[in-house]
Amino acid sequence: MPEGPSIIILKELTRHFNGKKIIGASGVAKVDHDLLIGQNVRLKTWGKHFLICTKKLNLRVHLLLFGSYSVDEKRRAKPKLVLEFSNGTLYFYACSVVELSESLNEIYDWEADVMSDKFNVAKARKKLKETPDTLVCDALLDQQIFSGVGNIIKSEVLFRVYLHPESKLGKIPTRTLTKMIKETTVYAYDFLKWKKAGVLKKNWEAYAKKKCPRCDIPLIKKNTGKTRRRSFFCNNCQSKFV
DNA sequence: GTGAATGTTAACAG
DNA sequence: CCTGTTAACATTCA
Repeated sequence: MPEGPSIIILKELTRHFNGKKIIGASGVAKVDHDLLIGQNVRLKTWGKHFLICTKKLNLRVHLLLFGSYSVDEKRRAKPKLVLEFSNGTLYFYACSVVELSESLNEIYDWEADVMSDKFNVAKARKKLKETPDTLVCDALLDQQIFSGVGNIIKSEVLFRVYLHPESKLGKIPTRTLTKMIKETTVYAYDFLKWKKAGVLKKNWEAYAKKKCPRCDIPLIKKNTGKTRRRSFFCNNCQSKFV
């Protein structure tokens, strides 16, 4: 469920709680419910992070791999966090909920969020240039560089720009790197559009696919890089820079 | 029933 | 101290 675009959908679905007062807070996550009650919230996102901001306390909800949420619909499972407002209730399940002690600007580089219009291409390129030995498959999953990118976006972007996941950053031509960075935000918004329309899977070209749609030969499925996360790629049309 | 998956972090070993 | 490995968490689907 949760790559950056899915968190944008969450933010949009909870838009009507923005500025509203928390009238009830509960759940099994270790957070100070008393500090939350009575506070007005502002809901923000940074990549895969969903941020519940109040004057007294900021919460970070991360859905990890299996997390889920619901609005106004109580489920059987024990919620990690429940926030009640006068106009509805927000539930989070099986996720990580953390109280942030630092101010948001100390923790988050807003220009790294691929779902933000503040995303800074030149800054991302500069970060990539700093670690020439890093493989591009690992770099795309680095949340400090591409906040919000997950394993699906990784494989799809690399396929779109004809780049092998095991390419070394330092060996990739700068214009290819720039194209990749730009394509990351383009694909992230395609992901968002397709996810909303319920046609995300249908539009995958590489992720979880058996055959290269361009070359019509079998795609490679391999756990790549330090992250050992699976990548789907075509050995024929995706260039490997080593 | 089994295993793997859109993720991250803490604990531990060397 | 730094790096790499493993485990843990928890849900759904093929």
